[in-house]
Amino acid sequence: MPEPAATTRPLAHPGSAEIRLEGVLHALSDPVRLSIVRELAAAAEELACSHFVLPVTKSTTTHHFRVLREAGVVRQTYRGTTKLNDLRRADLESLFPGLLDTVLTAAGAEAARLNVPAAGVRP
Amino acid sequence: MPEPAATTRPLAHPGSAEIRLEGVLHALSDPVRLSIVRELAAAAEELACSHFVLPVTKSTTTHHFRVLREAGVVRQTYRGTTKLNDLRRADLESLFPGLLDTVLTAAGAEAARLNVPAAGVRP
DNA sequence: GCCGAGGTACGAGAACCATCGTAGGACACG
DNA sequence: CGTGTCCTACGATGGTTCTCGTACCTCGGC
Repeated sequence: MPEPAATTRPLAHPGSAEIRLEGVLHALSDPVRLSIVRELAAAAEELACSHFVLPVTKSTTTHHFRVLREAGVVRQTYRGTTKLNDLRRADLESLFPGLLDTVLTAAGAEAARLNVPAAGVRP
Repeated sequence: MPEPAATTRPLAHPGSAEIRLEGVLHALSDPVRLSIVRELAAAAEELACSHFVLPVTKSTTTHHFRVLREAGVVRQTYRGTTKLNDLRRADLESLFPGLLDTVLTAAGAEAARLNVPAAGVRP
């Protein structure tokens, strides 16, 4: 085998053809997972699981990352003991053009709407 | 009260400010509900619940329409005994620009991909 | 070879959800 | 007023999901 490459342990990912729209929408409909995806989209590079500060335990974090991976939203690769996460932008874009960007924009708009009502409406 | 208008019984809808992205995505992540929304989008006018042919019983149909209504995706109004359904396009568009159209396009693409593999790949 | 840090597997429990059947309310039409 | 159609309410049930704690594994470095 001439290809140990960067990965050490195997991680099952769905192929592009296996990705289902309902699965993607469901994966994105959880607040924790949506925040993960938003942070991944904002970062220019892959992020380790340990980088994220989430309001759940480590076990639950693993669970959410698996849901995202099995839905085809993120790709995960081992790098030593740490696991790197990356959005599958190209796959999602070719399957559902514009979907990811639109959802990310919507999530940003909602975050701004909920967290920063700011001035002019109520004291 | 000078406004009996077209509605007879009251139906609770979330205001625009109450609509949450996660709720919308969750509402759209069910195949039955997604097919409802697709049909509503294709039709140029409001459709009665009884118009839809779904693989579930009437009770379950009621449930799905309620989920869509409470998520802010559809607006329902009574017209005699029948209930008319309409997409809340304007509200969704102003909250999450492009989201509905993108999801509908993606749903159409996926339907074409899954139902019509057609020629060239496998007999 | 051993330890620590990052992650996982395995239960396990609570909550939620989709589904159904049956009973019942609201309206139109006679 | 009675009857039928459309839809709803109310359980009830089985499945999925979110959450956790604990024990375990894998890798890198000492």
